[in-house]
Amino acid sequence: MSSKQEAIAQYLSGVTFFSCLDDTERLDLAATARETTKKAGQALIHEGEIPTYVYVLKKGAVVGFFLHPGGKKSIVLHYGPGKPFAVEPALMSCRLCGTIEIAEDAVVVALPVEPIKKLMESNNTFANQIAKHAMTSTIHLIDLLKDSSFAASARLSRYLFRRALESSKPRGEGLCFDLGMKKGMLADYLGITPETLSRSFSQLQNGGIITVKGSKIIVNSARDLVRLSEGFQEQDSIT
Amino acid sequence: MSSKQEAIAQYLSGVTFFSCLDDTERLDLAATARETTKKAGQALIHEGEIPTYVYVLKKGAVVGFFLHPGGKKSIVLHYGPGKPFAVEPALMSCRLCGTIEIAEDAVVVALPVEPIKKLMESNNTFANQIAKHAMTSTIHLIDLLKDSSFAASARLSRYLFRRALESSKPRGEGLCFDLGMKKGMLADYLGITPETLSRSFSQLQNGGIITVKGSKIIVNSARDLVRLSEGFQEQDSIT
DNA sequence: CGGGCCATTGAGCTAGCTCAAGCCGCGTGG
DNA sequence: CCACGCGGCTTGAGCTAGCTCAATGGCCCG
Repeated sequence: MSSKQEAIAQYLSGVTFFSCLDDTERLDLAATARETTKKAGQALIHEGEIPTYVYVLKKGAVVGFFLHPGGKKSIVLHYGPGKPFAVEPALMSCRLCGTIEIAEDAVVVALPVEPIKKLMESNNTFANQIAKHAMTSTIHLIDLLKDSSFAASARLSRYLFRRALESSKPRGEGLCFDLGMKKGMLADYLGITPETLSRSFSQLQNGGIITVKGSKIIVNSARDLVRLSEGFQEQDSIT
Repeated sequence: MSSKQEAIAQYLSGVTFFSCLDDTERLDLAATARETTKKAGQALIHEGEIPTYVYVLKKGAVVGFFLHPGGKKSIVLHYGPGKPFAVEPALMSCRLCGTIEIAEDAVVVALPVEPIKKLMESNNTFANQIAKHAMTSTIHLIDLLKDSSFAASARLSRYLFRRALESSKPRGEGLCFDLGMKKGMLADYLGITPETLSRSFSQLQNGGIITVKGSKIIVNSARDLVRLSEGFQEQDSIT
């Protein structure tokens, strides 16, 4: 039994997805796993491939995107460490309809499909875990679909509101938090261009709803932010 | 034991989702079920509610949509008979982020969540079935997300191409099939306006790629249809 | 002090939306 | 048999959000 195998098993025990396996199952699974390091920009799975592994990151980040003719990417999925990905297409033997690429230098653990399928059949708790994972993805995707049906400024408002809820500190009258990424990144994440993002920010700031200082955001009126994030226009202050 | 209960159990046995239950389990589940008829236009679950039932249609159709201020609906999901819906939010006790509404007069079977959760824990095959269902939804949603990132005419081409593959008959040089719905419906389904749909049809017809005769479509050049459905513009015949 | 890298700002352009007419086919009543 | 009306498609004419392209303005770091 290699120490590498044990290290992987050890890591897997900390990942919710695999937490319900017992030690033996986890060690067996780890024995079939492969750990690799990948550089940012490398493609992990190409469009149209059927993934033969389920992946988890130990470190780094990956994105899933669709490539349009002309080279434009629309990024739809972001995964950080501890979040398994490619689960559904791998288990369902289904072609990937986009590409998965390393976004930041990453340590990738690849787990072959077959042992996982067997575990699903033999371990009911694990099967339930997988079901839960897939259902969470579904809900997340519907959210995403909803988000993308909103206008750019509403999408930004939604994002800011969520962030304000989860990670802000009171600051004077308002709530203050740090974007934690470059605005260009955020634009990507929201699926809009940096220019549009910048304009949306100015709009919110001119309306007095937020104050932008570099990457620090102060939310002055969470109330208005919610209104906007529901897709109402600012001047809809009638009734 | 009522005959109604047996009728529902009988029906459920024909639904893939429940096919792996044994007769006793199915009867028990049917005992808790409620069958109702609903008129088109009625809302079944409102935005923000946590569904307490998993639903299957015996008849009719439902749609899931997001409501935007101004009353515009964007329809994202369509379910016909035999397809369970509201599964994920119900089992995960999660607020619905859109509204589910009856699209055509329907007979709805509602199954309370608790017994289903219990079955997932006691019946491993069923747990796997749920996982499979959820993973299929995930894959479907990603497809949808991809579709919606394409331009209107590409989206139409994708749709026509799929339909041509699955339900067409050779006809002269090309493949012929019937839309099977009004063009207004199709526009809704594709998430575009009837006007844009009409213009896209004319475009394809002028390009000689398809011939439209009422609701009959003849695909003259499947090759070009694929090219377009990948998002390439027609005049991209350079290279 | 100069050189990058973001971010912002301005100026077009385009796809798809809305609004408003026409048009076609079909059922209904005279 | 024809006139009428109605629903659904098509067509035309603007309008708008968000894109691209290009120029400018900080800001940080050597």
